[in-house]
Amino acid sequence: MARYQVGIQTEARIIEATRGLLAEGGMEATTLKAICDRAQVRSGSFYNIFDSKEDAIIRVVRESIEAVDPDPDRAGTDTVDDLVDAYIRFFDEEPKMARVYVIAALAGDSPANGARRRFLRHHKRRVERFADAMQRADTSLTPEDAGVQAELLLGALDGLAFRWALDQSFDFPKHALLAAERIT
Amino acid sequence: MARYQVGIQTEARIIEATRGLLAEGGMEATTLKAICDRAQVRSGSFYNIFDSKEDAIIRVVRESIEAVDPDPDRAGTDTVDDLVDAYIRFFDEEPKMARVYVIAALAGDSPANGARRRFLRHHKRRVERFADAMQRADTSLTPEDAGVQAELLLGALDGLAFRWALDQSFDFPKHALLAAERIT
DNA sequence: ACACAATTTGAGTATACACTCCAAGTTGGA
DNA sequence: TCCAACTTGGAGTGTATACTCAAATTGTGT
Repeated sequence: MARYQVGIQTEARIIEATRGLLAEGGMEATTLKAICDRAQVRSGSFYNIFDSKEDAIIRVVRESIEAVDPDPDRAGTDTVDDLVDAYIRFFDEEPKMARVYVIAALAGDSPANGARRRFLRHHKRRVERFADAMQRADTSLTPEDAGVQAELLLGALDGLAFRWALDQSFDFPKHALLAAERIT
Repeated sequence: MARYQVGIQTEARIIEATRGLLAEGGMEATTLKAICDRAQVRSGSFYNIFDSKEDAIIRVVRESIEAVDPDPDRAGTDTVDDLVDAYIRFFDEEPKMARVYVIAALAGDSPANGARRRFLRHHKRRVERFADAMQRADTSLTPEDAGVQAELLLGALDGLAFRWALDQSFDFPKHALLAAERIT
């Protein structure tokens, strides 16, 4: 039999609660009790839908990582500016998800370790994407140089994003744009 | 009465065990049991010396943050190159401490939250230091521009350091030097 | 060698956590 | 309307954690 509407809504409430807790307090704050309290659900319901707490966290983290992707279809036509804009827009439009994205990569817990590997894999794909765009813009660039330059730019963007996660009064878009200007 | 030698040695063993665990496995791996096992000490001895686990962690983190400082005496004569070199050298010479430095800033646990505030405070001081050095090198630079530029460079360095903490095969010194070349 | 403070021991406490179980309630297709 | 599948409540389980304490042992100045 198909799933009931009420169950689907419960699942959505749990996901939303998990995202909020992760964004606001990181892994530390994201206990089962906190998730259930915020989602107005008892632990039995949680485990009726998810196999483990880690499951719910991974779902949220995966969503946040996918949300940063400017070109999920791999058209391969995006410019460096497009990619940088997408990165900046993500922090502007989805600050909660963006915080999860940063925190997930940083946390030391075992669920987040999975998230960490995921982050690294995603990072490497993104470096390739940036490098490709850089080569398209400047055909005299060697693949090696493009790779290094892409690591530089993404490193700077990640560092500034991390700075923002630490202190949200930091003007991330402004600094990110300046970094992109210098590293291209 | 003064402290006994044996007590001082025990304290040193505990600190060293804590640093190793933090560097290798982050907050997650740094349990009281793990610390005591590695330091060959029973929990009673631990609490004879430290008021709490957090105390020991804070000590280690503080040390690691101070270790990155190129000019503890605030002579104010260091160049941007000096500051960048000190940052890079720290990762080269004290990778274990460097990992603690990065992890401490990132972890979400409550002891590390203290470490996080500490990291941010330290970061702001360092931005000022970089900005001063930049103005000394280029007197036409306005204080605002120097501040922004310092945030850019430190953001890039932190981002690349974070990248290294995630994957230690990453060539941090090379990328850090390139970032410093472009952002000055 | 003595006194006594510093240190160590290790079993014990309290607490928080993720997770289980199943009886009772609800949903929605036939 | 019926009823099987789905969902829920909430007490309960097992485990890991940080931390305590009183008694035993060890180190050090005299």
